[in-house]
Amino acid sequence: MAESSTQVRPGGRSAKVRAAVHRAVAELLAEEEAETLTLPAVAARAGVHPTTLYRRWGSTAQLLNDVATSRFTDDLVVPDSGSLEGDLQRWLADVATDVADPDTLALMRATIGSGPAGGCACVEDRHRQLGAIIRREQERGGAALDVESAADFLLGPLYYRAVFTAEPASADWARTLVSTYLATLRTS
Amino acid sequence: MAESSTQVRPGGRSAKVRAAVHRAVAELLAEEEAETLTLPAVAARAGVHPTTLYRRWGSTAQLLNDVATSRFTDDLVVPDSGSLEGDLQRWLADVATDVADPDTLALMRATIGSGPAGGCACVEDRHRQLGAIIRREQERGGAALDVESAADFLLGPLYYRAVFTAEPASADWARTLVSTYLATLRTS
DNA sequence: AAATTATCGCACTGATCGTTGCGTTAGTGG
DNA sequence: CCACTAACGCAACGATCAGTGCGATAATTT
Repeated sequence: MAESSTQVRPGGRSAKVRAAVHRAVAELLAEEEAETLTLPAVAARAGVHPTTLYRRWGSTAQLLNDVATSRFTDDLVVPDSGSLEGDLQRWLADVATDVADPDTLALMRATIGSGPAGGCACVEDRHRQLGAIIRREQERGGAALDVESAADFLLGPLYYRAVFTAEPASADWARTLVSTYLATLRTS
Repeated sequence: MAESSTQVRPGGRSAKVRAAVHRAVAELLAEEEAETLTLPAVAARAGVHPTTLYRRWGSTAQLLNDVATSRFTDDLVVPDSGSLEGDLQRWLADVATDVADPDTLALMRATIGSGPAGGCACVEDRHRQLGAIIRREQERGGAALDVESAADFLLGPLYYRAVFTAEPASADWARTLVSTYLATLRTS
């Protein structure tokens, strides 16, 4: 058989270290400026030797990307309320309350600055969730919405407010966003 | 008279240094990763001693903020086409072509990561411009739009696409964005 | 249970960052 | 033209970062 050259070993200790490092990143990002997020600082907070971070992640950008992907994947259950509007409203309200958390927002902003230009770990899973909701509506016999267009009009205003402005994006506002978006689709 | 304690001196040399540093930041941000943007690196590219940067700006965050504010203020002329839809379409198309530039986008992303949470130098002037367009429509006798709401539905999808996704936001797409937004207002 | 080896801790080193004191250059006002 | 001083260049210094070799620990397989 063709054996893999490097055999991964995600056993107890590695998982513990990984969890401690992720928690340390979240804590430091919540209380300090993003500038001070260096690998030695994270290591000191996590109670881990700095060498481990240099070996496993290499740079703060890759570490932030890892933290963001594991933080923003499978964090929201896609609801099934029976109707498209209900599904979208519950889901977008959950997204709104999620990004309203200062810690989550700090992680998003840091990931934007460090991540690769184009495509951010913060929104990949959101698009998947939105696609699942739309696909279910299609299976119900409803209209076939475009995922990208829906993301533009639903996630666009929400993330814009969260990232660029200082105003909070409440769950109620997210629900009205869904209503006006669906109304626009009916009239056109 | 009450004299100012520190007398500013924006003469030829300071302006030259400032311009060279700003240009160096733009160049490094366009070709390197945002991680490598340190004050010594900027100083070397600008042909200026690092001490000058430490004294005048202090940190990369403040330098980026300074570059962003001078880059995104008074960069777009607010058009006057006679109608609200024409004004918005021309203005948002200009904004779209602006953020479609990779260098501009890199500066935006770096500023988001380094800037203070809430309120970004990238959008402050955009809101002023949008407010001017809306105010002019009011003086014509037209409807009184809410600036924040208009920013949500116009700048929101545009900036969301630019920052979070890899897809380009074309000027044509920006124009259709304005049309659908105004159509939504008429039906409601 | 023993062997294998991925992973981590430790000590050490070179490189770069951030800061300070001091002399020089060059705008600004008299 | 001359005095004044803001702004810059220079050199030196700690502090911290980034990386490497080696031994110890513990997860995994036989």
